[in-house]
Amino acid sequence: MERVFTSGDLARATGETVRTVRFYEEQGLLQPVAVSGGGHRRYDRAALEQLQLILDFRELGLSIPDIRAMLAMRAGCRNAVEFRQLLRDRLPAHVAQARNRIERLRRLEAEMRQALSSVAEEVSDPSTVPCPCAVASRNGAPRIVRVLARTGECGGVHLARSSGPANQLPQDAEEASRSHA
Amino acid sequence: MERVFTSGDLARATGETVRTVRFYEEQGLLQPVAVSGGGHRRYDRAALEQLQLILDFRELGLSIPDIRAMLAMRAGCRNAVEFRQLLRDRLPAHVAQARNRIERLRRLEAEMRQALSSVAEEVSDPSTVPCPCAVASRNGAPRIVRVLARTGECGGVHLARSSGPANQLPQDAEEASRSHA
DNA sequence: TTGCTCCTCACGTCACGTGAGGTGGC
DNA sequence: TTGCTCCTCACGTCACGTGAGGTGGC
Repeated sequence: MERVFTSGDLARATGETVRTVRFYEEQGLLQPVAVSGGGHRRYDRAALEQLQLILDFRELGLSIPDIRAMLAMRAGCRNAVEFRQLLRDRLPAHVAQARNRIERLRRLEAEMRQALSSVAEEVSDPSTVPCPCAVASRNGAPRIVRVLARTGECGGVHLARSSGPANQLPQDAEEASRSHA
Repeated sequence: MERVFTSGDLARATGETVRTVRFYEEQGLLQPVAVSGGGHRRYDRAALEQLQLILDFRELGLSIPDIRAMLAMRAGCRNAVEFRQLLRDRLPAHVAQARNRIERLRRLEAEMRQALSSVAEEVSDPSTVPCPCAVASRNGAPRIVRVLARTGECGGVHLARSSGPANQLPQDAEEASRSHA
């Protein structure tokens, strides 16, 4: 009735590797409900749930010792009042941590989407195909476009002239200006 | 006029270590605008912007080679049309990656907040202070509460009885029931 | 019985951390 | 001139990855 899982089942269910499941067991974060004679582990649904929580905590940025401390919370208190108090002591910091990560990722996502729409409305005239630097020097270009368009061998040399060889360092200033005459 | 930064300035501005800044330079992700005789590096505002982008990409989950490939995009194309095409080829996958992380973190944040409010309305009567297991077995308890309340030495033994020693393994079933009589 | 999965070492790797010991620069 | 910051090795660490070689279980 109660479904059991192998370590491979846990790995497939979470998109991780068997090695990761084993590693978490080595680290004391996860225990099989049973181990057969040959060392084959069996897990129950509670273990799968626990593994998913561990992986969410990892995504949040918690270290293995941090997660171990979370999972050991229950062992540190003798009744539900103490347990509740520990939750109220520790969870708010992690909530804040999640908020910070979300905000940062939201900003980056917005920036990438803005970059896509900003380059979409660009260079509609095929007769003018300037150096990528020109894309960066447009005012209002998102940071990601500014940084990516100016990186590489160009090094800012062409920011005013919008030109330049892309795959090799210019030998000197003369060659740099000749290459886009 | 144009402000310059030391590696320590970059570290402080981003909340990272000087070692991390140096590591990114070793990996070819960041170049100082000048290096003094004694090896002291100087960076400009563009380098700071680039470092911030690198760190955002790291938070997104990109590896060093991934980021290197992004920063080398410009070197792979000779004009703005090619550059735009590369952006349109590569950015959407990272946008999706950001969305996935955000969604997962949002779920975890909601779960943690729900856990806090769920334990707040619990055990209002101080005469009934059951085993933490009781908190987990309440129906509607969020996953994080279920997992955390059942982990540890309890091992599900007390799920029906709601009792048990928290800091040591019960020697046998008799001791386990005695310890909470 | 045949594969496919799982096992145990054990070394490798990625992204930095952490001193040790010395020098540079406002 | 005095500190504080920055420098270069170079080894350490954390969270797994990656074979090698062998066994278990529906």
